[in-house]
Amino acid sequence: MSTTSTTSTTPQTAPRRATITDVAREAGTGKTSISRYLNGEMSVLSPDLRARIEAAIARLDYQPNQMARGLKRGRNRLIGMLLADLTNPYTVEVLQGVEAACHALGLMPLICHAANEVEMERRYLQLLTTYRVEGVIVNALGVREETLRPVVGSGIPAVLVDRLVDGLVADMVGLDNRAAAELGTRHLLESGFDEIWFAVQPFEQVSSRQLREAAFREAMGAQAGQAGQAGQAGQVGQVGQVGQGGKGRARGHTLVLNLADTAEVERSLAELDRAIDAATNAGHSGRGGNLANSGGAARPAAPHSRRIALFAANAPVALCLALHLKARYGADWQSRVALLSIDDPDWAELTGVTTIRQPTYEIGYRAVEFLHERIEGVQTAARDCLLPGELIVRASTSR
Amino acid sequence: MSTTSTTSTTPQTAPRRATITDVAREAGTGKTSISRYLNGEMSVLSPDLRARIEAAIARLDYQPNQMARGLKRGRNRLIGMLLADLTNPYTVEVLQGVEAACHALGLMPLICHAANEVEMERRYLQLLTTYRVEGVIVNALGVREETLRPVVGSGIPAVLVDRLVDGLVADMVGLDNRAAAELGTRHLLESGFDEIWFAVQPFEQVSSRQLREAAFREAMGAQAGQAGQAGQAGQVGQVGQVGQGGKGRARGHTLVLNLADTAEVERSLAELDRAIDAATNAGHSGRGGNLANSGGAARPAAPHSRRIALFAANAPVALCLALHLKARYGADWQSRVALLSIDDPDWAELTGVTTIRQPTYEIGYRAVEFLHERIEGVQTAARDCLLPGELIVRASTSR
DNA sequence: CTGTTAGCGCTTTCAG
DNA sequence: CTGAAAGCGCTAACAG
Repeated sequence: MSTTSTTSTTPQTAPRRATITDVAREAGTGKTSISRYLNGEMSVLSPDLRARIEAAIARLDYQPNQMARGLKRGRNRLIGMLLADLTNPYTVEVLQGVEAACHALGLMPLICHAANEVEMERRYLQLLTTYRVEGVIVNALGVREETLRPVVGSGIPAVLVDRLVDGLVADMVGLDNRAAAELGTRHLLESGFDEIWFAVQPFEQVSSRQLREAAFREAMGAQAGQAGQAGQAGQVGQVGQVGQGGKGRARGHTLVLNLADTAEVERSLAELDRAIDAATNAGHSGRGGNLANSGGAARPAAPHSRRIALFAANAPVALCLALHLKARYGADWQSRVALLSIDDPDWAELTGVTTIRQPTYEIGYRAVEFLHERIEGVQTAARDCLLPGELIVRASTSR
Repeated sequence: MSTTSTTSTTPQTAPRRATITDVAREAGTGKTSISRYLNGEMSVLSPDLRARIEAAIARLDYQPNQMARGLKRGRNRLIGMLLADLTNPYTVEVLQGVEAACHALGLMPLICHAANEVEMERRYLQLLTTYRVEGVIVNALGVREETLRPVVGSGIPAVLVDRLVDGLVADMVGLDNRAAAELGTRHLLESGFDEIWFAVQPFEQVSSRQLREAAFREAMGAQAGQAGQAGQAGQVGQVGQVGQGGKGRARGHTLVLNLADTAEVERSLAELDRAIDAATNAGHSGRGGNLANSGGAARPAAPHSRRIALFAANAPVALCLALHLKARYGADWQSRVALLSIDDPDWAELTGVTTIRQPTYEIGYRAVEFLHERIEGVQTAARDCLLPGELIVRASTSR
C-alpha cells in the first residue's frame, strides 16, 4: 500500500459552477426565460430566444442546482429508502424494483442502510426529514411507531415494505406471508416429511415473521385428517402431533434463531442437532467423533428413521442453518435433512435447496408507486398489497 | 392482493414545517441567534436566550432544512457513491465501510446503483452533479474519462474504487490485484494442479481484471524452474508450458466469460468442459453427447489424469462456473475440478470453495477518507491505496 | 452578546 | 412572448 500524505490543506478553488444568472447574461436575457426553458415551457419562448439560451447553456456547461430548485418549489423529488440489511439478498432485489420505479417516475431514492442497527435507523429517518424528502419507503427492524414519528409526524408519506409497524397506519407491500408459509409447509408435508422445524428469527417485533410462523403452525395443525391443536409458541414450540415414520401426522416445531446473538444461536442449533440425530437414528458425538451408530457406513440415515425437514423463514436463517449442518454433518448434510427456505439466494440453486421466491422486484416497484400516489395527494385508506411467493422445488426436498 | 384505488387526488395540506423564522418569533429573537444556536456557537449566546431558543425549537419540533443550509453555505455534506452492481457481495461489503466512514466524518452518502447499465451510470453521475454533492466515490463499469467529465469537470473530487479510469488521474483504493492473483496462482501450483484456467469477464476495459489476468500469466510463467514465455491473451490464451501429469510445469489458460451475454458464456463454458473432460480422462456424455475420446467411463477422474483447477477472477464468475459445473457434473463436481475465487461470498464457505478475501470494508472506509481529504482541499498528487487480499483455503483445493 | 441586512440559485407572480 | 421583483430557509458579514 502506498499512501502519500502531503496534507497541504488549501480549500480548493473549484471552478465555480455557472448559475442561472450567468446563463441569462450569456444569452442576453433575463433569468425568467432561462427558468422557463429549464422547465420545458418551450411554447412560451420565441425560437430565437430559445436558441440563444440553448447555446449559452451548452457554452457554460450549465446544470441547474437541484437544491435551489427544491428550496423554491417546495419539492425536491427525493424519497428516502430505509433498508434494514443490505446483506440480505431480498433487500437488494427489492431495491432493484425501487430504482426502476423511481427512474420511471422521476424520483431519486436516497438509500439509507441501517445495517441492523436500530440507532442507525433512527438517525437516518431523522436525516431524511431534514433533507425534506417527499416520502419514505421503510423496511426496517426495530421500527416502532415512535421511530417513524419524525417523518410521519411531519406529514411525510411513508409506505412499509415487508413488515407492518404496530401503531402506524400506512400503505404496505410485501409477500403474502400466510400463503407462502402454508405453501412451503404443504409441500413438505406432501413430500412425506415426518418432522418439520420452522426456523425463524425472534418474531415478536416483526409482523412478517409472526405471520409466517403462525401460518406454519396452522398448516401443520390442518394436516390431512383432523385439525390439530396449535402448539404453544415459545423458544421451541411444538406443533401438530407425533407421527411414527409412516403415514401418521407429521410433527412440527418452531426454532427461534437469534442471529444477532451467537451464543443463543449455538444453543438453538444444539437443540436442533439433538432432534436431527434422534430422528435420523444416528448418534453423533460432538465435534471430534461422529456417527458411531449403524455398523456399515451405508446410508447416513437409517432405513426406518423419520424424515426431517427444516423450513427457514428467510435466507439469513437458511444460510445459518446450512453452514451449521455442513460443518456438523459434512458436505453430504442434505442426505440427512431437507432444507426449504423463504427467499431464493444464489446459493440455493448451487446447493439444491428448495425455496419460495418472493416477487422482490415487484414489491419494490409497487412500493414506489404507492408512495408516489401519496405524494401526489391520494387520500385513500391505508392499503395492503400482498404478493404471492413462488415455490421452487429443488433436490433437497424432492429426492 | 387487495389494492383499493379511490384515487382522490387532493394535494395534501402537509402541516408546514416550522422554519427558522417561526422559531425566532416563538423565541422572541432574531433568526441570527437561532442560526448560531443551530451551529453550536453556544459560547456566544446568553444562557437565557439559549434556553428560550431551546424551548421554542422543542415546542415547534423544528428541524433545520438541510437544502437551504446547503444552498447558503455552498456545501451540503452529501457525497455520491456510484455502484456498478449491488448484486455482487463485494459491493455491499465495500458499502459498509463507506457508510461507517461517512458516519464518522459527518457525510451523507447518496447511493446510486447503476445495476450494470452504462446508461444508468451516466445518468446518475449527472444527477449527482446537479445535487451538488461535494465528492463522489466511483466503482463503475464502462466508465471512461468522458463519463466522469460532468463531475470531475465541475471540480468535484472523485476517488475510484477497485478500478482505474483510463484518462483520469484520481485517488484510487482497491485490492492489490497483482499480489492477489499471484497468491492464488501460487497456491494452486503448490497444491499440485497440472492445469489451471483463469476465468475472467472481458478485461480490456477494467483495470483490475487486466491486472489479475496478467499477474496470473506471469505467475504461471515464473513457475519453479525457468521462466516461460507469456502466452497470448485472447479469448482463450495459453500460458506456461504443457506439463505431463507428474512434476512438469503446469499449464495455464485464460477463459473469458462475458456474463452479459448468455450465448457467449455458453460457448466459453463448452470450451472449458472439453478441457475438463480431457484432463480428467473421463468420457462424459452430456445432453448433447460429446467426448468420444477415452474409451472407458470408469471413475470420474482416472488415476493418472491431470488435476485441473479453476481460478475465478471474482465472485460472479465463480458463481457462474460453479452453477455450470454443478449442472454438468452433479453435486459432486468438486471432485473433478477445484475452484478458487477472488472475493469471498457466503456460499464459498457453504460449498467449500477456496477464496481470496478482499479487505472490502477497509477499501470502502479508506475511499471515504481520501475523498474527505480532497473535499477539505488536500492537493497531493493522485494516490493509490492497494490493500492485500487474504487466502482462505477450503476443501476445494486442499484435498 | 444580539439583531439587521444581504444574498445562495432558482421559481413565480405580475406587469409589460 | 419577456423581464423585474419578491421570496424559499438559512447563513454570514456587519454593525450595534
